[in-house]
Formats: sequence, C-alpha cells, structure tokens
Amino acid sequence: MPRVTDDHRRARRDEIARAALRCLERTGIHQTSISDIVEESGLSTGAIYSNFPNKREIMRYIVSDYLFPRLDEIGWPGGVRQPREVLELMLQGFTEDGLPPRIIIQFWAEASLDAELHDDMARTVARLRDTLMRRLLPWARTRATSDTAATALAREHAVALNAIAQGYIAHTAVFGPRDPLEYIESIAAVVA
Amino acid sequence: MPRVTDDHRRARRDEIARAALRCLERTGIHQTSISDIVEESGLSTGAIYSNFPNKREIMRYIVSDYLFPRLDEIGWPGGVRQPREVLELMLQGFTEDGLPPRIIIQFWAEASLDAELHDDMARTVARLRDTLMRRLLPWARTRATSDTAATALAREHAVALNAIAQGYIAHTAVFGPRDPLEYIESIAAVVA
DNA sequence: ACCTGAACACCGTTCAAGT
DNA sequence: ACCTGAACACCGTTCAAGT
Repeated sequence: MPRVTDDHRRARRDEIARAALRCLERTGIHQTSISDIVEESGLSTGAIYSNFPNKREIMRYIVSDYLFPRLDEIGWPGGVRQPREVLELMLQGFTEDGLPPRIIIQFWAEASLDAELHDDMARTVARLRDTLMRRLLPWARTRATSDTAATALAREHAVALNAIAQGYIAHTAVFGPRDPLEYIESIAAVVA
Repeated sequence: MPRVTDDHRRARRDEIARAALRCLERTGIHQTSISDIVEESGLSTGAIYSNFPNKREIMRYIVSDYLFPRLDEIGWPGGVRQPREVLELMLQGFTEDGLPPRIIIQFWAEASLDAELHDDMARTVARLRDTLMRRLLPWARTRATSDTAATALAREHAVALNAIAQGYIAHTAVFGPRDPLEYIESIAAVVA
C-alpha cells in the first residue's frame, strides 16, 4: 500500500520539479515565483505545498536529482584513457546533455549561502567524481604499483577534473558558449 | 557648482553601496532587503531611492566599482614573470584582498540573467584582463618577434588567467578555501 | 533638491473548507 | 489524504508631504 502512494508522491514531485526547472531556465531561481510554477505545472498552490514544504525544498530536490542528470550516461569509450581525454569527454557531455550553465551557476550561488543545499550539491558532485574515477581507473593502474595507489590517483585526478569542469561551467555561464577543447588548450598553455 | 553636488552624490552612493555590501556579505543578494540596507546605512528608504532608482542599480554600481577592488594594487614584482607566476600572484591577491568568493559567484549568477549587469561585469573583467596583460608583457616580449605579436600573446594568456581565476573563485565559493598553489598544481597535472 | 515614511502591489506561505 | 484558493505577512517601490 505505501508503495503506490510513494510512487504517486514521487511522480507528483517530479512533475513539480520539472515544471519548476522549465521556469528556472527562463528566468532563474529568484525571479521564478510559486505562481509561475503553479501556472507552468497546471496544479494549484496547495498542490505544490502539499508535495513540498516550501520553494527551497523544490530547489534542493532539483540539486539532488536533476542538476547533472546524465553524466554516467555519456557514451564513454572503454579502455585506458588519459585524464585529459576524460576531461574533454566530460566537458562535451555537459555541453550536449546538461542543464544550461546559467542555471547551474545559480545553484552554486545558492549553495554558497545555504548549508543544506550545499550538502545536497556536495553529494551530487561526489557522484560525478565517482563516475569520473571509474573512467580514470584503467589509466591510473598503468601509473600505480598497487590497487590502493591507483584508486587514490584516480580520485585525485577526478577531483581536479571536477574543478576544471566547474571553471568551464562558470565561464560559459557568464561569457557564453565556448569550445571545450579550445578552453582546455588555453588553460593548459598557462599552467604548463 | 555641479562639482560639489556630484561629489556629494558620489559619496552618498558609495555610502549606500558599502552598507549594501556589508549586508550582502552576511546574507547574499536576494536575502538582503532594502530595509536591511536602510538599517545598515542609517538612512531612510527615500534616501536610498533618491540616490538609486532601484535595488538592481545598487548591484550594478557594486559590480562596476567594488567587485574586484584592488587587483592593480597587488604588490606586483617587476621584470619578466612567467604566466604561471602571474597566475599565482593573482589568486593569492584575490584570497587576501578581494571580496569573498561567495559574493562574487552571486554576481556571476545575476550577470548570467541580466544583460546590463552582464555588460558591467564584462567591463570589470576587461579591466582585470588589462592589468594582467601589462604584467605579462615583459614575458611575452621574450617570446614574440614583434610588439604586435607580444601584445596579442599577452592578451591571450591574460584571458586564460581570468578563466582560471574564475574557476578558482567558483570552486572556493562552493567548496571552501583552498591553497591557490595546490589548486593550480592539481589542474596542471590533469591538462598536462 | 533631497529626504521622510506611510501606502501599494506582489510573492511566499498558511489554513479553513472541500473531495 | 490530498487539494483548493482566499487571506496574511513581508519586500520592493512610489509618492504626498516636509526641509
């Protein structure tokens, strides 16, 4: 019995979150009002508030489940791949499949002010890092003598990949789209 | 005669902007209300609104004049400096003298939604880039055959330095303070 | 000319009433 | 149990009245 109710509840929450996301893509977090979400979803104010306690919890739900939806579904090639190549695939994956950078940077701004939203973001980013780690592991094994060392190396590089991706997203959010390969090349030239 | 009035006006606007900035550091752009700024500045609502047409224009004023206040006042060493070293000094300068990354990322989020604020931001970043360019020029001259080529090279690298600094600020805004040198080293290891 | 602060319109949230 | 939508409190902005 709880099964049916839970499924229904989740479906409703997804319906609301997706409507909210369509509003966010148009106007951002703070310019999106509850009544915009009411209109976009076709539900009533009360329907929103009987599924989420407040607007902030809708945003937390989005950060946890919708912010970087498909990174583990990128068509990753198998085999040994250099970190640089994994980075290139990741940035191309964001460009093609992710939410607009404009939205992501707004959630970062929120996360820097709200401890719980920050923790949701940290968990989401940790999932991303683990996906990257798995892709880096074959390469890391060619560089390390033990399995433990390989895991540590892959993890370190996955963290750095996340950091560069964050820089790329922030950059394109503010200054517009940019070719990922050219971006990577330009920062490589500077830190070399 | 207009001189005195203009100076007075500018002083008042600075007074308001600084009070607003103190509020922003505590609670962010959207959680800072006009009445917070009224309280923090000791002025009245009407005094705010007779110096700025609305809250957004206070934010534009901050982006133009207060966001990266001291980058050209960093104690830059003279002589030929590698891009990597200029990058290190820049990130250290941000860490020591700039506004908290938490605030800067909020203005980026705003700039990605508001065309005029975006243009203010672009001008501010262009000033930063020109400062960096001047610091890179001695190095660029050792690498280029003409003055024109040196200028172009310095400019290219200055743009990349800005991009990396933006990544660093976004990263520290969300994930907390991090040693600039270690950050640079970790991304260098990946794009190498 | 600049400032005061009460009044207005709008948004997030609540809650009595419905199914 | 979930939903409706009018009502409430608060925030950005305006404006008649003051200096």
